[in-house]
Amino acid sequence: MKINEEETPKKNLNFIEAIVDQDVKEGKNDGRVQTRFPPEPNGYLHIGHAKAICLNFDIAKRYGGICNLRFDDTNPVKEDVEYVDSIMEDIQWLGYQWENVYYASDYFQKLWDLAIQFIKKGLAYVDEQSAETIAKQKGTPTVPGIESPYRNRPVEENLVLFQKMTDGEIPEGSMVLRAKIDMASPNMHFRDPIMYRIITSHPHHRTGWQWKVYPMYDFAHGQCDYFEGVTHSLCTLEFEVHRPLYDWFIDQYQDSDYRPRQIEFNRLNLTYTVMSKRKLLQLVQEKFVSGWDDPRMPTLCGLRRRGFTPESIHNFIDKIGYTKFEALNDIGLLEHAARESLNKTATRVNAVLHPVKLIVTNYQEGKVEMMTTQNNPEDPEAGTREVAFSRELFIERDDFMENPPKNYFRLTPGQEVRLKSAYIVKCTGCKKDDNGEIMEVYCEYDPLTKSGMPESNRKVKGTLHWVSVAHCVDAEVRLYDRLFNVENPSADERDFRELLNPDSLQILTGCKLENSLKNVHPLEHFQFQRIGYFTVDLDSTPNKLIFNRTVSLKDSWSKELNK
RNA sequence: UGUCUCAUGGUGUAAUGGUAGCACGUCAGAUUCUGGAUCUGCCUGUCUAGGUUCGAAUCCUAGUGAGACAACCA
Repeated sequence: MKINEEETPKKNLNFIEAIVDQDVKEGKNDGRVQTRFPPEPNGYLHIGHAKAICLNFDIAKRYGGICNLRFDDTNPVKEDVEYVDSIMEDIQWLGYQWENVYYASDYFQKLWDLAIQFIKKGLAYVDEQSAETIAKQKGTPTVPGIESPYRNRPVEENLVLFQKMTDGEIPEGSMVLRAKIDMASPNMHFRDPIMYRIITSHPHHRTGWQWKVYPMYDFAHGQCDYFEGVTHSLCTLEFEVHRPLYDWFIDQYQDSDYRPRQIEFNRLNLTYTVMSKRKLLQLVQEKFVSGWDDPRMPTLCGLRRRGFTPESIHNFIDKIGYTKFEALNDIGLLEHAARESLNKTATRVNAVLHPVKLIVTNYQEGKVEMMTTQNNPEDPEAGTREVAFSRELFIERDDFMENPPKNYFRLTPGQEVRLKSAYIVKCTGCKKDDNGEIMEVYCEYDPLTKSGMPESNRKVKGTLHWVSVAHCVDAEVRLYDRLFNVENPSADERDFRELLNPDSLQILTGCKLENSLKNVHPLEHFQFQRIGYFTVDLDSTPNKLIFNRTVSLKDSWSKELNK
């Protein structure tokens, strides 16, 4: 077995990698490493799933093993092909390719045969009590359960009844197959867990109406791992209590030493958002967001539409790590990872979100100069482009103040600023309407200070972005903020819908963008200079440009203002 | 009055009995044709009490606190 160490030469192993490392060194499973990502196709993948995806695929890669995709599709009531497709798309977007696609439904016959074997061995019985009765008899974590009156039914009778369940002769909900283990077990999962239930009302997205009985997750999941030869079964902390049950099921019939080794790690929690599929579904269904891919959602399709790169997701997940401590991760770290990724790659462009006219009064009317500007100062290879400069420009409204606070480096009467890639200008005044609203700002340029000329090295404190009135294009810009107002919505007693941030989406129209942005494609990334990182929305067209703010640039001026 | 798991700066995570480190964040400074980026420096931590040991974040015991488990969900 060759260990692929090149990528992470000195990195400390996380506790899971350390276990796998040890197993490989000891020659367990002949040094073979096989993992899997096992989603249920009942919702869209979110950033928490990405954490599991990266772990499973990266570990397989590191040890020259394989990682499969397996859909745990044992509940036809909730599942749909729509989700199968989106799950595959999102995994590939992250840059991973599975070795095989499997479905728990591939094993329905095998699992059913096993169930028969369990019945014959006296390890399973058909219970015909109601769900409520069964739940009551379970007891509580501190009070032992009581046994079902059907628990000691003869094997023959169980066989006949289970066959009838299978043949669709028994109404949904009226009988289940239960494992006969221990109603007094301190582990609730051992109190005669249900192995099979009847579902006749819904077709399965793959097997149609073929099956009338479906295995429960606990009976299916661990054994699917076992059937497939999974060596390391990585899952989140809440399945810790299930592990002994998975082992018990396999113990009842296995004859080799091989057993998937389950290792649990902490799930990903993010501040100011929710991660539960149920709540995310509610946000979509109740129209609090525009859909699963709303840029405010922590779903992978939402993050993608917001403008996060796969690299930013990987960087973030590397930073948070894998432990057994249930942590709450600062969403600021995800934003940092996005800036880190986009800073290296995003083309710098000029976009004025809240425009106000700036007239260069001593600049010749009708004259147009093409100014050369860098596409990305972080990446010389990105080259340069030309932007048009003229007498009438748009600048940001808050880049001019008549009576500025201390340390204001922008336009104010008498003060000089640099217009990025163009001239140094001196503010001479402004025109206001009857309400005192600024209509136009005036300045004079110094012809000797054009970018690249010797005089241009003169020190001025502020540099402003701008677009030429005659050479710009209108766009809609959507500014996104955190979805929730409280740091940890899941820990709040109030209904999570009351905690939503009403200002999580702000739509700006009439924004002025430099002409080079006329022909952009959805999901292209840009940095609007001095503002933030933006991506072209999926609904953007050449006739109606729409940009989404991924994340703002760090802003030390707003900090200064808050002092 | 159960079983299982966890506890290191504000947050997340390393240190595998031998100098408590890293990242984010904060604050300060340098630099800058983005108040961005970059660079430098500062800040803040081993839950408590015993024990083992030359030496404990690490091992043991007991507390304290937190989480998971009682769906015909996964």
